[in-house]
Amino acid sequence: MGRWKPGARERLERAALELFVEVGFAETTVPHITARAGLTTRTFFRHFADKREVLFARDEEIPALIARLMADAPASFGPMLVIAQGLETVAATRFEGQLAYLRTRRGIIEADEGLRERELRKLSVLAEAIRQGFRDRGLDELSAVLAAQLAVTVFTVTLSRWLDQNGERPLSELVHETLRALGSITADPAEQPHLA
Amino acid sequence: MGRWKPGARERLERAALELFVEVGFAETTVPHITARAGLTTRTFFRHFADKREVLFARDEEIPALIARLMADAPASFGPMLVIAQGLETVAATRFEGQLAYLRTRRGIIEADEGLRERELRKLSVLAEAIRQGFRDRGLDELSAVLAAQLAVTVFTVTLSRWLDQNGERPLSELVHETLRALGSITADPAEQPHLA
DNA sequence: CAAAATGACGACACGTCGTGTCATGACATT
DNA sequence: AATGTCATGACACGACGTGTCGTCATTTTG
Repeated sequence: MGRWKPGARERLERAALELFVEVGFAETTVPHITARAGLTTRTFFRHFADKREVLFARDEEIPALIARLMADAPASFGPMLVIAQGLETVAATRFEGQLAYLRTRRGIIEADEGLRERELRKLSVLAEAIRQGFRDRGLDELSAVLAAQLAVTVFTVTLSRWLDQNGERPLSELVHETLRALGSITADPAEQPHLA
Repeated sequence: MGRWKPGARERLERAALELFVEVGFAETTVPHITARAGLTTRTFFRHFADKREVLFARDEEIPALIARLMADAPASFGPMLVIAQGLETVAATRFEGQLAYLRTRRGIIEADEGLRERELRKLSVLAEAIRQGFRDRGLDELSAVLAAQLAVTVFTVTLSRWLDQNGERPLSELVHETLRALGSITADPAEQPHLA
């Protein structure tokens, strides 16, 4: 056999997640993780840029997936339809069946300021990918930025509600519920009321 | 006079901003900042939770300001109108006249991953305050979350465009431009097209 | 007026984070 | 068999952020 046991990265991720649940994220040190995984501290940082990244490494390829999805959507689809359809596809392929993991992960992230920051940064990267997707679909810059932010908002709100309800209601139903509520809000005129 | 020169916090902030511009955020160390301010490292962390916080301390009271603004808005105003009016007020009182500072600050933040993360976290806190404001105005939870995210999106997009154009166009004009674009996007139906 | 409480800061120690650098040994290539 | 590549170990190090205690001026209190 080799000099080292294989699957170093996987062992690191598993050890880290276990410790985050057992003793909390902040209380878990990198040496603690690597000790459990049978590796050294230096090796940890070769696989993950920092301690937080363990919880986000899995989502690395999502922006690329989104880009493909948006490029494949019919050219006749407007922004909201692209969002609705794209979100349902992502939900079906990446969330369904991951309920337990996603709830555990959310619990860890919500309990730590630094993790919340990193999560928001990842969503920002996602938004940038979506923005570029809309640009490629011909939208002007302002509309593309807004549509991308809308997409991320619908995404996070819907996912959050799905987890809240323990996955009891189907994701597609929640997506449309969110989109309907969004429509109601923006249907409200932003100009001064004439009766004022 | 006292044992120490007054205005320790102000001196720290000024020294930090100067150094961020001169040598970059990551390259600036806290001892470097405190040396220029004539203080010790420990004192820095008594005034700012961490190095990044220097760039965000000024915005500390914005969520409270927003809460007041939303409570004072006429009950007849719908969400979009509250957003439009509130954003114009905040813009007029906190951004006008700060163009140079805000552009410098943006440059520093955009150049550093960690600062981007912190900025997003601050916007998240802002969104939470706005969400609560909408709840207090009687909106249901889903609508309040969505409206709050919309408000933050309109806020950041508009401010970004204002800075891009060096403040040449009035903020109120840009606010309405953003809101019009948002309306165009959401007017697009999210349901399957009937002709499909 | 004197004594005690308060509050800002200095000084010091410490653990963790994250990186740079070099050595090592397994595997693949030729 | 020689060589290159790559993952890891081993070690050092600067920076970050915190705990703790002492100091001294200001404020409060009796």
